[in-house]
Amino acid sequence: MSEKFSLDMQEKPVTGTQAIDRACDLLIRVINSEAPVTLSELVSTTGLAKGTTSRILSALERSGLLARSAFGGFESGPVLNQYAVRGGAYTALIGSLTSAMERIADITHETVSLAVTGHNGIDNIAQVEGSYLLGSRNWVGESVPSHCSAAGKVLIAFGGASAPSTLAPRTTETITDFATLDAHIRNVREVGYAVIRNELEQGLISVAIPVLDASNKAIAALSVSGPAERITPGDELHIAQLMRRELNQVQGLKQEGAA
Amino acid sequence: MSEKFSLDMQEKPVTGTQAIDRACDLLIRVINSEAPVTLSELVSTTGLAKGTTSRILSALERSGLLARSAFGGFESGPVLNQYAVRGGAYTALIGSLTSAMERIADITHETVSLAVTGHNGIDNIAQVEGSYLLGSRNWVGESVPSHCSAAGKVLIAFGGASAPSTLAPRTTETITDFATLDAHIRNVREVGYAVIRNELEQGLISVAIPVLDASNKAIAALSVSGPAERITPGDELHIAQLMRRELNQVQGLKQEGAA
DNA sequence: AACATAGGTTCCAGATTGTGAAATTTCCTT
DNA sequence: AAGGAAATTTCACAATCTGGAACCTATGTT
Repeated sequence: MSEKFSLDMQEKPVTGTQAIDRACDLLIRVINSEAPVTLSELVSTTGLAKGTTSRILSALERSGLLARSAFGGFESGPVLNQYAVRGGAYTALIGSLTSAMERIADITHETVSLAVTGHNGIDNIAQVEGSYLLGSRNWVGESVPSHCSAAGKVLIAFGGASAPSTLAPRTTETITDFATLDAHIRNVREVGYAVIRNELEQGLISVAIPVLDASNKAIAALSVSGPAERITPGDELHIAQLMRRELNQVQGLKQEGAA
Repeated sequence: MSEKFSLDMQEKPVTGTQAIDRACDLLIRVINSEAPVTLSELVSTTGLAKGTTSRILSALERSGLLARSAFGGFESGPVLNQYAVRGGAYTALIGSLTSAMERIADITHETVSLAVTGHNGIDNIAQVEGSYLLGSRNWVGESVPSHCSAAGKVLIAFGGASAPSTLAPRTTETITDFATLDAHIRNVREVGYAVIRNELEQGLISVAIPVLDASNKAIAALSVSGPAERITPGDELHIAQLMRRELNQVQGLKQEGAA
């Protein structure tokens, strides 16, 4: 569950923030839940005392981070909703890349995705559908592990993410040892793009390139995904080059990354 | 039964959440700030001890709610950004009303807004521009007081908001005593729509109707705004009726309000 | 109508937990 | 290299949070 590095598994103490840690946990549980969550549900899933949970939730409600839904239960509050309406921190990035993504989708007919390093893996933050029916599922808002996604690999290779502490297999072809992954990453750094073939899901191919900031650190990853039947090994380089070409035409990217 | 906006200014005790209140305050300061905020800035604006502030911010960072920007300073973290990308809680509401708002803007040529009750006043969450040049400013993400906005008045009248504790004047025509406001609100409840003329800003006219849920409680307010030269007192009723007509054609609203 | 149940809030004594001044470390500037 | 600003960690102390139980207050049941 941790996103720490692989080797130094030393237990950090982390003391002096019990109440805040609990509050954050509750807050995140509520905002990541589809439907409003009741106090009792939170009590049973977290194992906290009823009184404690009620007190913390009331504090979060008082601050406007959470709110009580009309039908009972807690949901995200006005402060967070207002933040979301304003667009969050990724707006500028998504805005500047959308047209490039659309052109790439137009040419390849495949789904184009934009991903960044998240709290627990790689987060997909934008997506443009290709014209094929097969393969077009919207995964904006979902996370994938960094070691078995093309976006994750480029983000690792270009300093934008670190490998998970355990390399959990998703398929029989998922890389599960650090030596192999390390070699892969080294190669990605050399060629400038990453590919996964069946490593995340059987039949899913994805090619990704990094979106770099002024200091050549990856701030995001652009990727094209589709089924193995359509994206052959011979296509990979062409797709990477196409993405690179389109990305180079985006103005003001370097500045935005730095800002 | 008219709600009491009276002076029950009971000082609440609110005890047992000092650390959480401080954490919420810091979190909100960071996410409502344009640029990343440094520890020292937060120390001086909040008056908290340096060590305490550092510890709390680290906890918020650990949970993924905040993150450290590459250039130092804190900004919103992956958990919140992912939440924002997913669209927040108002997505369904905005999505179901956008086409109606566009039709209203088409007919009136004026700016159409959607607002909900926020943590500190009335929050504008969506806006469709009219065709006139004058009057089209985007105020999505901003808040206005409930007693001097048309949206605020309908939300108060239909149980979706309460009047502020103090009626701060914005112009010479702002309602500043509770008796007058109460009479106004009563009238709004009767006729079903609210109007402000110069009460928020000189020359600004706004007409609003409530968006009701299954139990006839206002969950949002739809409004048309423009300059006094174009929206005459005689237009108000027509605009309200137009909005009501368009709103009635929106499918599935009642359910969404309840959900 | 009276009762029963579930879900939520408040109370309170007690010690775990958070506090903040100062020391330490980190990192940038001169 | 040295100096300095900014951030983190340390530590003794007591203020703060905790959690069980009592107390509400709706909703459903006999």
